[in-house]
Amino acid sequence: MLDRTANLLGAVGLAVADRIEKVALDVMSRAGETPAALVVIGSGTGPSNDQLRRILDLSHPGTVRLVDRLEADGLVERREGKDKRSIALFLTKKGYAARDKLLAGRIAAIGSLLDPLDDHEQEALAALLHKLLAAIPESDLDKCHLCRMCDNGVCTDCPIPADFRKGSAA
Amino acid sequence: MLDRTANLLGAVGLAVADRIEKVALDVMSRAGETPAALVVIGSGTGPSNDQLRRILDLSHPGTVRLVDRLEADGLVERREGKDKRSIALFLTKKGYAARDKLLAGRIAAIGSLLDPLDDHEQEALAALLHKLLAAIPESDLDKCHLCRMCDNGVCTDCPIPADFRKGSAA
DNA sequence: CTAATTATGTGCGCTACGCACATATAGTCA
DNA sequence: TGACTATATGTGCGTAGCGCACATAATTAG
Repeated sequence: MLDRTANLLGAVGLAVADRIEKVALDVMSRAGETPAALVVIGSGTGPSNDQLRRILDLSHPGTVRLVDRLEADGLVERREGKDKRSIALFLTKKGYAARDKLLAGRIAAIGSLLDPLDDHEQEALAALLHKLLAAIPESDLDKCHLCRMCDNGVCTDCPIPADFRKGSAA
Repeated sequence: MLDRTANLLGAVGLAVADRIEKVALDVMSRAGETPAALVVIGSGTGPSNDQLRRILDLSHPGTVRLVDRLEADGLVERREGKDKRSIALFLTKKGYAARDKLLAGRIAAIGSLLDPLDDHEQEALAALLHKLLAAIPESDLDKCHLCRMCDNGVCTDCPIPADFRKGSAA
């Protein structure tokens, strides 16, 4: 019954996504890819608009407006990039605080779903999920997209290359 | 490392939600709760606007406009409800076809994520997910919300009471 | 030194949604 | 019965998030 497993995973995925969205609305009153942008920018070292766009899989104008929103909220600063045409995105203090709250809330919300499982079951689940995740991404960009909401401080063996996280993403 | 498990589940949940959204855009060019509405209406026997609203967890006006969209797309019909004030929502033939395509595409998309796991691992995952899911919902409405995108033809032991699916939801 | 490429930003429209309000029907209580 | 509340749907209007077409500045290629 492989389809049954897929259906169960679909239900859990929906529950997880619902909870993440609620936390984001609570913490920063934003939806869509805006919360993920906060996480991505905070985990890099001054990514450009275009790098952010590719990770989030948004259109270019959509990303510009997204950064506008984060800037208006006082969470992100646009600084000069290496080129005079490009920009470098950095979180403000407020931005880092919001990011911390967002990631902590996300872990707490998802963690509450795991309560019915005992420690042994949670480890078994983690092993299965890790195997599943490791097989998904085909490119470095896919990896960044997949883990755009991940908490680096918690994810000890995430299949994302470290250099990518440092803003060297294409 | 419970937090690590939560983070992995968060990444998988995001991947699942992304894939479901893409399938919905492919099949019916709609996003948000509109695809879920198609599934819910098709699994009930003429639910009202208000019943739909509660299952989807939308505002009342949002649900009215959502049904407007489905009607404009030729997927849903508004018929007379028991009361002269209420309506009963039914799928058209085109609506049922779209629903079938949507659910099949959803199962296929999620199923492809499960490919790296062998049969034994998939069964182990299903058992864990089922235990996790069974503990989530607190009310019948929660159950309906949780499984608003579920494929009844595939979910043999979903924790949703059958009478709820028949439109008797409060 | 022009031409193509790269990177950002704008004008405009659309989808999905919520709030406040309007309207019609059903039930309740004097 | 009549008024008053609750229920159910629909509208006017605004907002968030996003994409397409276009505009502009800087860099690179020839």
